[in-house]
Amino acid sequence: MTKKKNRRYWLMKSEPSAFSLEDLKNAKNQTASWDGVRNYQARNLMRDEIKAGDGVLFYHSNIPSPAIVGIAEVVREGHPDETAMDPTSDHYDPRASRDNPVWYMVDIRYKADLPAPLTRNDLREHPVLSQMDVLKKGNRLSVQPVTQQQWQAVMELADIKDPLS
DNA sequence: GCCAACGTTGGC
DNA sequence: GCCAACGTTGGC
Repeated sequence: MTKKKNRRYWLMKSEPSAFSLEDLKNAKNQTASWDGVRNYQARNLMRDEIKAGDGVLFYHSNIPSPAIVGIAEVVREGHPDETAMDPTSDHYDPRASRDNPVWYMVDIRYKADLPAPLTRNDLREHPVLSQMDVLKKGNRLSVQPVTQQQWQAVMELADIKDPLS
């Protein structure tokens, strides 16, 4: 794939007990919908900002050593999260309907594991990555923006070639 | 397990 | 519209 103009970058956070990079790798077509997000800020990003071709840093949270563990690519922009319309789903929202989906999700595809996880300490020690939103205290956004400089710094620190370029 | 930070709810 | 109470997130 040639270099895509205007590609943007994101960090997506997940508890591996709920959905891990391994789960994404094992999914059909190594692709999954980022469903169940019930936060308006994250919803707005997925509905309005995140586009196919964008890069994703996959982050594992709520474990002894939280870390960026892999790379994914957005393959489908925001579309209605149907789990909100499913009464049997944990993420059911009675307000959601076909006419008013309320919640949106994007689809991402597995691209690569990092050779080794980049822990919060690894990030903190790096002049560029120490500015990442994910390190900021109290940040609970499950989808957050990453700058191109930060993306490149992750590739360098992980010592891998950008799997999207 | 603790607890700080945050988002949401609901009474007024 | 305010704000206290509550539930959740997530690092440590």
